This record gives sequence, structure tokens and C-alpha cells, in this order.
Amino acid sequence: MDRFTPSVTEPKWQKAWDEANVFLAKRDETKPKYYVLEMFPYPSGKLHMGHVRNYTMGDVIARYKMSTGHNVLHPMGFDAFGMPAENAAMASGGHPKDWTYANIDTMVEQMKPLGLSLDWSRMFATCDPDYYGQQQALFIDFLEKGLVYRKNAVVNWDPVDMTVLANEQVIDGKGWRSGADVERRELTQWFFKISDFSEDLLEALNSLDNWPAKVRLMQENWIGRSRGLEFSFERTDGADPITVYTTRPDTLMGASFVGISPDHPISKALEAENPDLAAKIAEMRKGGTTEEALEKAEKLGVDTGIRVKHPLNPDWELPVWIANFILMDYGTGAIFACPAHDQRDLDFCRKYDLPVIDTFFALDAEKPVGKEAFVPPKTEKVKWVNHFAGLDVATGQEAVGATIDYAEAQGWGKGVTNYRLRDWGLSRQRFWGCPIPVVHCESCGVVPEKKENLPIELPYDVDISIPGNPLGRHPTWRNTSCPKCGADALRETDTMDTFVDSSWYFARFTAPHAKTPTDLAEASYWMNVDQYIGGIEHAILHLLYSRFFARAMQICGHLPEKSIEPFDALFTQGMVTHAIYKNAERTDEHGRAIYHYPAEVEERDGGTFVIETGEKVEVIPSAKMSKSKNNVVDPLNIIENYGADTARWFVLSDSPPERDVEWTTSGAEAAYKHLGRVWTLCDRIGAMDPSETGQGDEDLLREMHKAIRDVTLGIESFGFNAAIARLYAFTNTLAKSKAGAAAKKEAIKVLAQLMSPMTPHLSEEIWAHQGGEGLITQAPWPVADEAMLVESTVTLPIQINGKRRSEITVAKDLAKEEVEKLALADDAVVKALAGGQPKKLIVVPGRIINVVI
RNA sequence: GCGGGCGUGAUGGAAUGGUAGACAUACCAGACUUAAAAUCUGUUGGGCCUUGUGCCCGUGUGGGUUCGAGUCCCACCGCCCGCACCA
Repeated sequence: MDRFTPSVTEPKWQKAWDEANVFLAKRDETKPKYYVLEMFPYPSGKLHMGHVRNYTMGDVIARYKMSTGHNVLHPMGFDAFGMPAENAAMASGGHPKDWTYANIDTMVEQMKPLGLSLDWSRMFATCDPDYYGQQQALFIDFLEKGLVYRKNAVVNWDPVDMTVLANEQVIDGKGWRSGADVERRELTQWFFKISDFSEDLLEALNSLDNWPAKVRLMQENWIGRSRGLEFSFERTDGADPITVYTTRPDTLMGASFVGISPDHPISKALEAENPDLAAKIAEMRKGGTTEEALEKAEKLGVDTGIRVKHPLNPDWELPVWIANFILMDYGTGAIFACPAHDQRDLDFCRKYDLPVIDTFFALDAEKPVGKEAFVPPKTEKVKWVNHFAGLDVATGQEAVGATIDYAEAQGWGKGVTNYRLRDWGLSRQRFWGCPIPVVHCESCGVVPEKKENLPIELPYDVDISIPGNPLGRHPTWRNTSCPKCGADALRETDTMDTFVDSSWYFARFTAPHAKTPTDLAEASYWMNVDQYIGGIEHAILHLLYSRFFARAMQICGHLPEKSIEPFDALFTQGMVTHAIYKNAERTDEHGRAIYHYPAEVEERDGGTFVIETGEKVEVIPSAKMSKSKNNVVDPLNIIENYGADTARWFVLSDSPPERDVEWTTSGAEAAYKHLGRVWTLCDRIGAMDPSETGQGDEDLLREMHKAIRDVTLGIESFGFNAAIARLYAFTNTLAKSKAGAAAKKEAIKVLAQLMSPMTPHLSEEIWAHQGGEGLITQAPWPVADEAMLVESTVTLPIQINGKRRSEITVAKDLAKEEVEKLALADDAVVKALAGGQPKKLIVVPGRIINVVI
């Protein structure tokens, strides 16, 4: 008997695929194309199970589409710029480039044994000068079309290391290395004008039928269209009025103060002349720049002493406060506060002893606001108090509309549509990124580099070991001549956000070696991505930025019009998780937690301990596998022990693909055993005398066709776990069947085909063993015979008052009246009715009967 | 804090508003074996008794809609993702 030996068969079939060039994608107008793409990895050093799961899903789709006659493009690359390479270089003294390319080599070596149907000839890394040079060309085109501009923006500033910090590097408001209190500081930065596309990006979400509804909803909320009122408060000192934007102008009679951002021009002017105020504003600027940090920070405010007049009552004076929770980027950077109907405003007013005025009450209770602001849904009717536009009972929505109309009619305000979406700041004060291709010239200002000088390459001779940007302190790299006037000039030292790199790689894959960013003929054939697969954590930023880039690239002629929405279908898979083992007895020299690998700990005496030291370990259940938490399982070990097919089968089998899956050793073993069983079954069937007859041939073939139907549907709907459950069931049916050799041979070949997207190596082996023609990878997908799927009878459960009490088996197309008669004649029903009549009789044809008594 | 999602046996999970627990793991029992592993077969949500083609309970908690709710609605609890310089 032949044994199931993945270590021998898997490399053999991978070689066969390579030699037949089956995964090489070539433009072929005679075939329908299918572009399947998984979000490309960051080369962190090792492949982890999350990658394996992600790529296996894409591979199932790619292989399935190939066998249904599609010309498939399935490429792979690396998102290779970013901070970890700099951190590694800082820690161990190497160069980010060497670290990154070494990691890429390792990861490619780890990916190849998985048997993925990738076209490796198209591989690139975003840190290849060939790729980022084309990205620089895109930047110059965007600049020409007015899609990029410069303005000031706030960054995290570490006052000890004198460097800009990423949000990730700010821990509890302190710099991760220096431990110093982080400050917010302004720098001149480059921005993409994504806000020009707010309305389009929002509206077009409606056309993305094959995207998850939750992703569309998240993007909708992120873009955040709101209709509000813009108006001004006159200052009592006669200075320029303060313009505010509010989405609740209907609560204007509940105003208790006017609030401005610490970055508002008025705040800045006051800061310059009033040291006392400047100190308080400086206090407000402490902490990180994230919205979360701003929202959670203690509400701080300071009275400017400025007074303004209420627009509806000139005798009513309101104080102007600077408040740390007001963002300069949203609206006008100034608001009016209505504490009765906004919790944040209320907390602020209670803290600083400012008045709280109710403007409406619930219909059933006229209760003044206490500790909690009264914030009913905008669609709920409420009772208004002395509303200036004459409202009595109305919803918030109606009141907002009426107020805007009233203000416009009276001429003191105008209705304005605002978006929460801000322009995308792309400047990074870091080394390992795509250099921004502009030159600063004393006489010409900021000048784009000439395209023939691209790529502007990163220098290799840099010192990465001290904080700050090595490009800025390189002895010669900055020195160049102005592309316009030829005079001595300096290069920009900022690099691009790594999100830029990942915002157009999908387009580059259609012509990865083109001398322009894309080749329109190739892009027109291969775009759009028919199926994009990646983590839900990218639901907003990466996907929104890519949608923006597709629009901008189309404007510059790099993509066809149809590619404005680049991803036709999106699937967001869950993560592979594993418990985290955190040392409960000590921390490292910086006071940070120490994490242990799964292999370093053991369970005993009802606790978990570090094997080597015996220290107690805190087990944090089921967290995302991440290098920093050391809770990773190495796929290579799994492949060495069980083979790639087992790893592929397991990551697909145990959880629905959109949900997280927790890696367990027992699950992998189970998958291995099952594949061994399938192989044994194949071997047994192969050994049967071809003329041998048996019983139940038709039953087996009927089950086979049902399996074809269910597995096909499972793959097409991303129900991989359900498809695999179905394959388990069909394998059991086949193993127990007493059918003849011909039927069994047909069944095992179809089983191999149905399994082939998940376990391609084993399937090839079975196919060859059973005398299949050519490669199973290139064989056409089996089609279910409709005639074999028809059932003549159906079993209907009978419920009495919604509880299952009995069942009857009837002919499939029996008339409803006949089913009712049979149901009423059922013993359990007769007994329950006790001679009476049912109140109601519900018959759902083919599904269920419910008798209501 | 804000936005989005998830919650079903011992475990992973299945279930177009229609028989809750498919399929698998684990456990238990049996077969094979000198023995173990492997393999094969079978049982397994909880409870009750009258052991039946029986009854009651059961999908995070509490309400609601419906002939019928794991599924829809509301509130709460817990966990996860994102929050614009992590990728």
C-alpha cells in the first residue's frame, strides 16, 4: 500500500506546476479574466498563520476560478517600507534595506512550500527603487493636477529626543524611548486632497454591492457627512467675529459658552501676548495627537476674557473659552456649547461652573438636566422650550432643518454640508520610506524633481543609530540643483507615509515592469481586482486611500475609467489568534511586559509557568498573533510535520473565514489524520477490480452530485468551513458505500477535484493514482447533474404552538390543502386538538407545518 | 470617549425568520493487539420521571415583535477591530 507522504508528494507537484507554467498570467482576450488579490504582507521576518490563512483563502478562489475557465491573475508582493526596519537597524546596527530584503527572502522561502497558485514573475517589494520611482512619478503627476499641497499639521513631538513620534511610539502620553511627556507641535507637511472627493467616495459606496455592509458603514461614518449651520458671534470688543459650525443649531437657546480650539488663530494670538494663558495652552498641548487621546484626556479649558453677543439676543453675552477637546481640523475650529444636550459640554460646564439651560424635554417628563445630558435620537419627538423659530413638538431632525431655514431667511447664518474626512497627510520624518521627489530652491521655492531623474534613491551610507532623520544629516544626499533654474538647492528629506505604497500596488501588479506607473493596455485588461481579501483592520484607512488613489490615478491617465472603484468584491477575513503568555513576576529594564512563546511555557498545578525559570505566567486568552506579543506559531514547523495541505485544510476548516480562528495543535492533527484517511480510501478504491459490481451505485452518485452542488456553493460564498464539513460528510459516505468499482472510482476522482482548491497536492496525487488526464489543477470543475438532485419526497416537521411534536413525509409537490389534511390527521395533532379546531394552520411548503391551538 | 463587529455543548463551530447543536475535536465505551500507539465502530447539551415515537429547560443578561427568534428590534454585560504617524 502507498503511504500518505506529503514531504515527498508536495515538492513533486509544485515542481510539476512550475514546469508547466500553470500560474503564469498572460493577457488573453479570448478568456474571461479573474484577478484575485490578498493584501500583501509586511516583511516582518517570518510568515505567520494569519498569512497562511489569508493566502490560502485567495488560493482556493484562484484555483477554483482557474478550473471554471478563467484566466487568473494571482500575484504576490511585499509592503516593505516602514518603521520596524528602522527599529531593527537601530537595535542591531544594520541597514533597514539589508534587514528588509533578508526578511523577504525568508518569507518567500516559507511561502513556496504552501503550494500557492502565485505568479511569482510579478513579485515586487515597495522598497524596490523601480517601484518607488514610479510612485514618485505619480506624486509629480498628482502635484501637477493639484491633488497634493502643503500646509501645517500637528505631530507628536518628543522634546528629549528632539524627534517626531508615530502614534504607536507614544505610550500613555510619553515618548517610548525617552519617557518624556509628548507635546503636540506644528510642522509643514504634504497633503493629498482626499477631502475634494468626500462626496464621491461616500456616494460610490452604494455601488459596492460585493463589499461587506459593515465596511461600507464604517467608511460612511468615517467620511461623516453632516448638515449644519455656520454663523458668527459678534465680539463685544468689536474685533473680528468668531465663526462657528454646529450640527445642532436648534439648541442655540441652550448656549452657555463659545469654545475655540487651542490651535485657533485667536488662541495663538492670545498665547503670544499673555504668558499666563500661554502656560495653560501649553498644558492643553500635552499628550498624543490621536483622536482617542484627545477624547479621553481630561477636559481642560480657560476663559479668554473675550465676550460675544448671542445672535438672537444682543443683550445676552457669552464667554469665549479655549477648550482642549475642540479640533481645529473640523468645521471652523470653534463651537458653541449646549451642555443640556451634549455630555461633553455638560461635563465641561459642571467643571467650570458654567450655566446649563434646557431647550427641550421628553414628551412625558419635563425633567431638568442633572448629571446626564438629555440626548434623544434625532428622530424622536420632543417638546421645545421657547423655541425662537416657533417650534412646539418636533423631532431634532425637523428642528435642525427649521432652524437652518430660519437663520438663512433672517440672514445671520447659512446651511453648510461638512465632512469629517480630513486631507491625508503623507509626510513622514523618517528614513525608510519613499523620498518625496521635490527640491527646495531659494529663488524658485518648492519645485518637483524632473521625471528623468527618478527614482530619487535612498542612500545606503547612513547612520541610523541615533534618533532623527538620517536624510537630513547625510553629508551630500540633500545637495542637488534646482530642476527649474539650475541653482544649488536642497532635496526634501521627508519620506512618504507607507499607506501611499499600498494604495496602488494592485494596479502595478498588472504590469510590474512597466516604465510608467501602469501600462494602460494591461491595466484595462486585468483591472479591477475581482476579489480582494484581507483583514478587517484595514476596513477604513487602506481601503479608503486606495479608492482615492484609483480616482487620482484615473485623472492622471494611469488607470481606465472603470477602475475608479478598484476592488469589485471585498472579503474581510478574521485573524488567527493564540493565547498570550505574559510574565506575571517581572518586567524588562524599561518596565515593559515580557511575553513568552507558546513553546516556552507549560501548564501544571492549575497554573501556567515558564519552563526554564518556573516563573508564573498570566494567560491572556485568544489575542491576535503578533510578534511583539510572542504568541506566534511557525507555519514552517506545521508544514514540516504535517505538510502544506494539512495546514491549508486546517486554517479553512475550523472557523468561518470572517471570524477569528484560534490555532490549536489538536485541530492540525485532526486535519492530518483526515487527509491520510482520504488517501487510504483512494488506495483501496484503486486496488478494486474494475469490473467489480456492488449495491447502491445510484445512491452514491446522487450524494456525489449533492456534494458538488454544496461545495461549489460553499467556495463561491466564502463558506469554506461549511464546504469542508460537506467534504467530511461525503468522504464518510464514500468510505461506507458498498457501490461497485466504477461508481467509487468516479466518486473519489470528484472528491479529489472538490478538495483540490484546498489540498492541491493530495488531489493531484489521487488524480494521478486514479488515471486522471493531465493535472487536476487544469481539469474543468465538476458540474452537478440537476436530475440527480431532485428529491421525490420531503419530511416536514409538525409544530404545535411553535414546538416540534411530530413529522410527516409527503410527496415533494403535494398540494398545500392535501398537506393540511395529512397534518390534521397526524396522531400527535389529533391528540393535542382533542376534538377541537385549530386556531390557525400554517403550512410553509417544503419546510414546516405549525398548528396553533 | 467615538464608530463598527462578535457572544450557540467540554472545545472549534452548523443552522435562506421554520426540527438548535451539521461537520470536527475532546471524552467515554467497544473491536483489533501480548500491550500501547495507530486504525475501525458506537455513545455524549442539561434536567425529570411514568424509559416514551415522553415531558421540561437551553444560543451572554433582561425585555419586545412574530403562528414561530440563535437569526429581527430595544436596553445592558463581556470581548474584538478601527480612531487618520503601526502595518
